[in-house]
Amino acid sequence: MNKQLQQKISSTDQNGVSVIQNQPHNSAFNPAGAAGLQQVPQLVPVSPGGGGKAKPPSKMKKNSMDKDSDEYRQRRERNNLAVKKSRMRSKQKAQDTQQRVNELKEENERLEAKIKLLSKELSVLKDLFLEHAHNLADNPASGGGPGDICNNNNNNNNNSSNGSQ
Amino acid sequence: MNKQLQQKISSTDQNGVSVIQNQPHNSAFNPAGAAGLQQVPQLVPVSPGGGGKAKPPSKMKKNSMDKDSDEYRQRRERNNLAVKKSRMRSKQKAQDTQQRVNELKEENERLEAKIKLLSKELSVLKDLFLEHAHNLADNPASGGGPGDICNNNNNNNNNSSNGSQ
DNA sequence: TCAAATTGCGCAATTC
DNA sequence: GGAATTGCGCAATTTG
Repeated sequence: MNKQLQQKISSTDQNGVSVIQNQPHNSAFNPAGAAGLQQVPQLVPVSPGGGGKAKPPSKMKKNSMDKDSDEYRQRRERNNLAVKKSRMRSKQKAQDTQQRVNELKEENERLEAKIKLLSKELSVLKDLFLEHAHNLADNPASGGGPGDICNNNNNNNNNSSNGSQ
Repeated sequence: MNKQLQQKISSTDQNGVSVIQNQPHNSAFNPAGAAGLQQVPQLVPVSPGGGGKAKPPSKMKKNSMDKDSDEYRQRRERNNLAVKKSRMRSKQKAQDTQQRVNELKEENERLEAKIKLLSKELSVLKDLFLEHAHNLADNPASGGGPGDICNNNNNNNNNSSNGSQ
């Protein structure tokens, strides 16, 4: 009780000469490297008359489901192509995402470095102010003490805000 | 476009009757809701005698290649499992990567905000500094001799160097 | 309703 | 020899 075992002959050598001899009037499709194997479902997922329910099966798709059909073959080809395309895209996207991660990581480092710098700068300035304030408090009349605000300032010479990117 | 993957029931339940009638002595394998289709290679990919070289074909692997073989079936099952696993991992990884992107983006925003804050703070301090310098210049009495030093540094309003690499 | 796009799955070749 | 990857085709669904 075999369904319908059709013998398919396909030779695939390394040269890529994959000849699929399946149905009599196969379209001239031959997508590049075509794999050398055939896959056949072999079983019908749902039996139309199986359940107790009566289904209005006015037209089963089995019509084009005929493996020997030309239409079937064409649909398969198209789908195979679509699948390929979709998968390519998927992979591309994954790669892009990975790259995005790398870029973001780099940028993060840059930003952190900048923060560090700014923090330091700020710290220095604050210290200067504090010192100056103390000087004023201790000795309001005199200026130019060792810790004067104007003294060390050249220590932190740097660049200020800069719109990155 | 929704990208979230939804893990649903495997199709072909409730239709239910996926009968796999393939090999006589199928092992008791039944990997979770077995798919309802069979795929049969049906053809030998490479003909041993394809190349010019003579190959000692003492034992072709076809031995275990016998579809009816128990070993073959077991190998297939194992591989199917491995494939499933591998693909699951792959997807998981992709998801993780995507999430990483999101996290990094968030962190980036945070960092930028911080930079903005620091910059502003710095700006304020510098302004104060400038003001002080002007005070000293306009009113030397309050300050000591070396008030000029202050002037030295407050040039930085206009930065000349950029730190970006 | 149909066609493209996605998705799950199995097979086989290859890699490790 | 066996697990892990990878490319590919099939079929069921989803999407437009």
